[in-house]
Formats: sequence, structure tokens, C-alpha cells
Amino acid sequence: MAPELLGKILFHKRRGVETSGRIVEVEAYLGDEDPASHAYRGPTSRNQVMFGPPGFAYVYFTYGSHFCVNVVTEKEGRAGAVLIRALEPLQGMTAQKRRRRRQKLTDLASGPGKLTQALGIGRKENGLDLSGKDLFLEDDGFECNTKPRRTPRIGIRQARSKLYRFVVKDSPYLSMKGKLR
DNA sequence: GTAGGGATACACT
DNA sequence: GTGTATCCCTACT
Repeated sequence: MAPELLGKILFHKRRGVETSGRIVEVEAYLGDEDPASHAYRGPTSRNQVMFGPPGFAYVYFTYGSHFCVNVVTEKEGRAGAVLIRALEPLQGMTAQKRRRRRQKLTDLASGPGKLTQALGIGRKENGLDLSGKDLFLEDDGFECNTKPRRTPRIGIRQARSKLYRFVVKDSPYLSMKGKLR
């Protein structure tokens, strides 16, 4: 599911402002076999959306200041989600720049915490249907000219050897450029 | 390189 | 209930 999401569009309309971006970086998180996953220790009030039906948004708050958005991928009762890590901004650039207080397009959504800020995604979006009116994923037929590249996931300690991160190779909108973690 | 920040999980009383 | 280590990060120096 994770590489399938590369090239698709994430759209969010908040207070009449429409913003969107094309997905260029994702990470897969499994359930009870994946110690890096929030769902590893079973359902809790925080991660319950991950155990719900697929096609819904799991939004969580982390590091005291950031939201991250995931796409739930498994059938109800089974945990699994794809973290959206970076977007190429498409619509509503003015709003995205204002929310991010940044002007460069490569600084708007080039990280999981940045893209939620740029698109105005937060607590209220947790558990929403990703085929909704104001929040949805879209396939506009775009095809990447390169195959998805697989790498280790970013910012985790457990299960680092798993190649569960997928990126559009050479996109200027990827996260963590110039840093190794 | 590191400060900042809040939620969470788990070990303890 | 309290203490604390950790966390799917970002912005600054």
C-alpha cells in the first residue's frame, strides 16, 4: 500500500481554504509485528483509529508540537497504517506559506510535521474518512517516471533494518535533506 | 549540534 | 498517584 500512495494527492479544505500536495515520501507501519508502530502493544485510546477500517486518517501529536497524518490500510480489527512524510505543494500555496511562515516551496511540506501544518491538519482530523468532502486522497492519473526507492524509516530506533520508507527518487520535496539519522 | 515541547508507557509507590 | 525516559520532529545556532 505504501508505494502505491506515492504520486497521489492529499487534499484538505479548512475554513474555506483549499490546500493540497502530491505525496513524495511515505513510511509503512505494521501492527503487532512492528516494534516501531504505535499499534505494537495493542489498542489504546491514542491508536484506536489504526485498528479501525481502512481509508481513515490517523492523526497523532508528537514531540510536544507536531502532528503527523497516517492512512489506515488494514481491515477493521487489524492494525496498519502508512505515514505520509512529505508532499510537493500543489494548491493553496499562499495559505501554506502563511501557515508555515516560510516562502520556499521546499520548506512547506518536506516533513511529516511540516505537511500537517501546511495543510491545516490537526486533532480534529483524527479518525476522519479520507474520502470525505474536505479531506481526501485523490488519484489524478499522475505516474512517476521512476520506481519508488526503498530505504530505512526515519527517526525510529526499533526495527531500523526494515526497508519500510518509500520515496520518489530525486524529489526536491523530501524530508531530512542533508541529515543522516 | 541542541532546545523545545506534550503525550504516552511503564516502573515504581 | 508520581517519576521519568522516550518519542514516526522542527527550527534554531
